Parts: sequence; structure tokens; C-alpha cells
Amino acid sequence: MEISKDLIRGHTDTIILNILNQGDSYGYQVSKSIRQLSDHQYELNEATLYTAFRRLEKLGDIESYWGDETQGARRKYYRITSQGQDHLATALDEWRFAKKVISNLISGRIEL
Amino acid sequence: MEISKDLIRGHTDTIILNILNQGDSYGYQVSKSIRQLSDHQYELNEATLYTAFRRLEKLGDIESYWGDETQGARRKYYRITSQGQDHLATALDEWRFAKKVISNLISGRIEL
DNA sequence: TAAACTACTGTGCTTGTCAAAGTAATTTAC
DNA sequence: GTAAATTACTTTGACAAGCACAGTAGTTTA
Repeated sequence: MEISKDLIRGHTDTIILNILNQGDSYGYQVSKSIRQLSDHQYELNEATLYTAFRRLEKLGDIESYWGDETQGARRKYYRITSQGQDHLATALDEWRFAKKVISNLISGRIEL
Repeated sequence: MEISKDLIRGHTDTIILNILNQGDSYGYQVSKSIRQLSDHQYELNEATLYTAFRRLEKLGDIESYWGDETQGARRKYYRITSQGQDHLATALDEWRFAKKVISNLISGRIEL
């Protein structure tokens, strides 16, 4: 089963915040976490991921710092801010609510 | 609670198909059905609605015909096609699946 | 030493949605 | 009787998220 891109749209930032809320991470690892969390059902395009990082940093939901790798390629790490944690909590609430509304909209009966 | 536009994105066509699956309808009435189905939590922008009608008609999921109103403004009615009914069923399956995947992505724990 | 993997960035395009404005008829309120 | 509200459909222009594609660069494995 393929998940249409538009069904994920609007969740990208929340997905990243959820992952960073469990510990600092960097692009490639976040990418792998998404694969793992979705049971290999979903992959986020690299460009989308890094675009989201920049958006979230601009918003103040995350902060970045370069790791000092003694080996391997350089990595930019991201850390969630307390504002980011607030936004994550809000987004989770919104999702619980939206889930019901959407279910009604796409399969509910119309009462005249 | 406000539902962000991006959470509905990707569902617009399915919402319309669900409504038309319960009987032919026209723009304004579909708009009201959406308000009713969402318990006044959501409203679809007119331009978005009519854009979706045109998209769905081009795809062959719906068909249109002008009503012969003896009174009131002219109305363009829409009817779901059997292809549209197939697509509606597929979209409902996809939603059931995506709901779980999304929930995992935004609130699941990462196992190392 | 070539291939595969890790890691990040930039450009340009597509698509869905929306705000705003327009057209036009009908119905309700003053 | 006319102004306001409602019904009903359309067009235009803009925006933001996401993506494909391409590029840079270091590391590990075959």
C-alpha cells in the first residue's frame, strides 16, 4: 500500500519534532528513523527533509550545531527547543481531533 | 480547534466523492454537506471546491449536468461514476492504513 | 580503484489550496 | 420599493510544501 504524498503533507514537521524529542539527531539518521517508525512504508525525500529542518530552525522549533566527528563525514545535529516541544504537543492534539473530523468527512452519512 | 489546511489536503477529492456517492449534488449543497459532516469544524473554500470538481470530472470520477431549475439560480449537478466509486473505496482503504502509519510517525517511539 | 554508502545543499518545477474579485439571480428585511 | 443577504458558479494570481534532479564531498567495502 502506497501512501499518497498529500496525506503526509502537514505532518512532516511533526514527524521530525517527534524524532528529535527522543534525542538529538541529524539528517541521515532522521531519515532512517522515519523508515523504521513507518515500518518501511514511508520515506521522506532528502530535499523535503532538509527544507523542513531549515523551516523549523527559522521558526525556532529546533536548533542546529555541527558535530565534531573524528571520523566519518561532517554531521549537522538538530535539537528540539522547548517551543518545539510545545508545538509537538499541540500538533498531536490537533491530529487526534482532525482524525475524527476527516473520518466523518470521507465516510460519514449526510443527514438531511 | 482549528484544522490546518494541510491536514485536509489530499482528502478533498475523497470528501466530495463520499458526498456524491449518497446522491447527486451541486456546489453549494456539497459545501453545506461538508459543514454538516464536519460538525461545523471545517469549511472548504469555494475556489478549492470548484477546482476539485473540474479535476474529478477530467479524471472521470464524476460527471456533470445542468439542472433545469424553473426557479432559483442555475445549478450544475454532479454525479459519481462507477470509476469514482472504485476510487472512493480505494481512498477509504488507504486512509485506514495511513492513519496508523501517521500515528506511529508522529508519536511512535524509536527502537534502536 | 571502483562501487556503495554516508551526509548535506541548491535549483526549478508541480500541485493543491486559497484569497479576492466578479457575475448574476433570488429571497428576506426594513 | 429597495437594500441586504443568500444562493450559485467562475476566474485570476499567488503561495507553500514537496519532489526530482543534480551537485559536493568524505568514508567504507569489495
